[in-house]
Amino acid sequence: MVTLTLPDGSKREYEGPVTGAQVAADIGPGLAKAALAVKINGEVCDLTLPISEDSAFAILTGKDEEALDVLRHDAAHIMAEAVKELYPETQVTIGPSIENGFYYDFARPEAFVPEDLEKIEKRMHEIVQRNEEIVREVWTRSDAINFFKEQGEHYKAQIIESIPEDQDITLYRQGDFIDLCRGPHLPSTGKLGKSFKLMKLAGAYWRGDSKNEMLQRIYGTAWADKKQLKAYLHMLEEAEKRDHRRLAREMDLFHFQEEAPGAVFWHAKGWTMFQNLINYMRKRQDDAGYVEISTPTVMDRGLWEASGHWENFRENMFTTKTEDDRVFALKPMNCPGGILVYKQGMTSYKDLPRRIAEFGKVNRYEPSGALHGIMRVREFTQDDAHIFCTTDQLQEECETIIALVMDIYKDFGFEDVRIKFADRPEKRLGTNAVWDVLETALRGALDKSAYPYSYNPGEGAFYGPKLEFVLRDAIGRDWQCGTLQVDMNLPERLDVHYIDEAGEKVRPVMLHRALFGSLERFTGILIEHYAGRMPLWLAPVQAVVTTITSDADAYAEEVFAALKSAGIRAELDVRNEKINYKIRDHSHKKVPIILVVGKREADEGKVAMRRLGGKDQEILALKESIDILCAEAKGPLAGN
RNA sequence: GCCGCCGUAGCUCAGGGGUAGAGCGCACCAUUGGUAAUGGUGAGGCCGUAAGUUCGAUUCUUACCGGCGGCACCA
Repeated sequence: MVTLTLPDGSKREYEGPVTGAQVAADIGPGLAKAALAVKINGEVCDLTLPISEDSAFAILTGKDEEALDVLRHDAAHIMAEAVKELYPETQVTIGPSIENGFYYDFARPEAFVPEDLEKIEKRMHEIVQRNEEIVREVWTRSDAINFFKEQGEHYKAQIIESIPEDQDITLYRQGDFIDLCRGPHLPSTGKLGKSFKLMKLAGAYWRGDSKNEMLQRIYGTAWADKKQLKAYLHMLEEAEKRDHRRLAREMDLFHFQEEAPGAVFWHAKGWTMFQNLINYMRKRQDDAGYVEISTPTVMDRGLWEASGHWENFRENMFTTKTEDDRVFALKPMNCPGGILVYKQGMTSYKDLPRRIAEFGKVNRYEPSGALHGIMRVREFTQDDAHIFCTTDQLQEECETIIALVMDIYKDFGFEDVRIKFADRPEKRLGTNAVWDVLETALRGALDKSAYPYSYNPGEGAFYGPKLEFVLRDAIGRDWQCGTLQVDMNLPERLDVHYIDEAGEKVRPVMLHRALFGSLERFTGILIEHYAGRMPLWLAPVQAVVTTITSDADAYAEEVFAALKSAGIRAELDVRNEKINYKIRDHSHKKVPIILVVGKREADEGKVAMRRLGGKDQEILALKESIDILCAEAKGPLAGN
């Protein structure tokens, strides 16, 4: 007797072993059709797997994310089958399900071209039509290796060789196609249905290692029904509309050009946003007990050798040689400069912690393929700071910074922030004993902060472990923004000290932290986050004054002047165009407030205030409208 | 850096071995219109750069530069 307990607590009893498919059919034909997989004692399994013990049991359909996972994995297999049928010389490697879809990596001498995707997709539909049964088989290790080697599938053979000895080797057979796979899978190819689409071609390294050969990856998306697929494709279109590169053009924020790959040409409007962010951070840092400095961009090679950058960061550094053969480097980080400022004069233990901030522009030679709009550039500005403190103060300083960064992100509407803890990398300075101290302190502060975090082994900076604060952008990409690093190595290398109570020289600990991280990247994330519709305090142009007819020009000038003198970033538009045209124009440019004035407003000393995207307008006395704008324009610093 | 794709007017894009076209934008003229496109006229291009093939290259080939999508790398 097998007793299955369903999610609603009801029980079903069977004489002997039973499959999920049978149970679904018993419950109803609709469910039998919709069933994609089952969950037995919390584990997702094949519908065809015989269940012979009492279990917690659930049927998964297209509504369950876990079933979609199975479906997408099947889509990957079906794509591989299609590719093998069309291009038999191709070797298949790995093909997992991913968020929203799947991919499969292929090894093939010729490159796939975009037209191939259409053919493959067509063949996939045929395979779905054939409704091939998908059968799970357990093979011996040697049989499986020999089989794949005979088939010329050397990557598969290699994967099997790396599977731990104690694990079963399972293969899934569908039609003539057999693939190594852990499963689970759908019972037949027909279950995939029609709601999938191949999306793009890309290169990917075998086993994710750039030392290995490059494979050809095909990405696809797959869903339980047409509606889901359509919604996803629509979401992609919407995401594209808020791409910061596109909005930057429409809003006249910045541009790039060949003469300076990976470096931003800020236009006046973009620069206003950038400066607004700096002003905001300057205020927050001032409140938090920081001072602000500025250090040179170009500094002698000797400094970088002393700091360890020459040894550990050389490939990312721009260097320059002057007429007298002296070698300089453009700073890729602000820390050595900050340390040199700290070292001027004597620091007493009474002065610690010393919190020294710098909006430092750094240059890093990033790999060309990494560049991405304003999010990933070769020249960027960090809201950097270096905090020198005693070991006793270390953990508390870390806690304060974690609290500060989270509070700052909240001001921009980012509530969902992921924290990653990264420890010692292979290429590093200092002894293991020092790293032990640093990692313990940083982790301690993190634990105390009670924010959940994930572990990023071996990803620390070369001088110390770090926390990374990660925000997710509109298109679902994750961006590392803030970072907090603790460091005893650079103070050692550059001989930093303070004088303790006994009058002895003591080595301080150093914290490196950036909260926005890169001002450039943070600006980009905000543009996408707000889809260009910046909150008033950040908007480059806060209000446009415009006229219905030229009768109101003189009054519009008055309104404009009043706004300017109240500190509002305003523009005046008295072009001889229809009001519809002007509204549309400024709406496209994402101006938050349009103040329309006609003869009526001019006569009565009023304005018609219209908000971006709004349907109607409010008629207000000029003074009142200015009060509203001024109050709103203060932004999150309003309380100060 | 690696794989694939792309580079034509300010923007979005069409075209194609005989030195180019649209829409939007811009300028000018007319129009003074109450909340997301008024009409007309006109100016704008060394067809990314360099070599090669050719009588002739923006078009074909190659290399380089830059961009896009991934991978790898990272704030």
